[in-house]
Amino acid sequence: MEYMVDSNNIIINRLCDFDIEHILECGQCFRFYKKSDKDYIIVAYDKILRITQDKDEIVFHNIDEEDFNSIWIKYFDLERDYTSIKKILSDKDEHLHRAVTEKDGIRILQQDTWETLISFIISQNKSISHIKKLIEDISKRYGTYIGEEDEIKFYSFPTIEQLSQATEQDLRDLKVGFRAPYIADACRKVINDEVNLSRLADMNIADAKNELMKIKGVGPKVADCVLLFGAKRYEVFPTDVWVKRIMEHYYFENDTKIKVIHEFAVEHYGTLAGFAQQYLFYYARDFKIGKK
DNA sequence: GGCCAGGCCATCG
DNA sequence: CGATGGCATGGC
Repeated sequence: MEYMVDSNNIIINRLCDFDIEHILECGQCFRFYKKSDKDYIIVAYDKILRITQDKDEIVFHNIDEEDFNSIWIKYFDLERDYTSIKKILSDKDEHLHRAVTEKDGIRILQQDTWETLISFIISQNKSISHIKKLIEDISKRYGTYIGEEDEIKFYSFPTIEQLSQATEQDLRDLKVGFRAPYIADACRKVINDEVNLSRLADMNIADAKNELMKIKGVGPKVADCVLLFGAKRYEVFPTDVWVKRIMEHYYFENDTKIKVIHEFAVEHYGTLAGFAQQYLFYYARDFKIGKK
């Protein structure tokens, strides 16, 4: 990865297949704040990062080379060749071609598994803006203060040990509603090693999914999201209402079962199903494809 | 005020 | 099994 160091900033020129707006707004992550167009603050891995983009020049503000190399190259998946992925997907069919062309700057972030697990447990039956607020409140209450930016105090996402301090009632007080016992069960099973998050990346994909679904409140869709966004398992295809809508619109009739759609996608997109899903999801949501 | 939000669980036939 | 409510809360 070629980059320049300029005072406290790290600058990458001519990076293709990278659009910071697409990456952050496509629904895969929740801890980011838009300052203005292509100017964001991100909280991840106990760090605060301000990132700006002007066409193909990307600036990582106030970070050292060590963090850049050890955290942010992986986080932004900078070593993956998205041009090839996009070409393969575009050649599959015209629908995917359109989604990939429209949302050409998406990258799948490599996020922390634990944070992804709790985030997507929270995500069920919630709008993205509210998911963001709940995760923020949980971090403020149980995470660690990590610094200030624009006079806003930022807190890391709580560790397993930190979040395990919360009782079910504590969680209800944070307005997570019926998800409180789900989060509590995730804490319990992960801290007792009944569910092992560190092995998800290497397990057989069906086993990995079942491992996550041992947790109450984790079904097929949440498990797929954790595997894709938090465990680098790109062969999954999280099938939610938006993906169902766009798939019905392009490939099926209305009222097709999620199971049928899911099986088709895993077969049709293969090892790139996760990437395909994210282009389709963001495209569908942004243009309200298939929404009645 | 009703409806829906990146679903899942419990309960029923 | 497959289908159907119910679920906490907030925004529109």
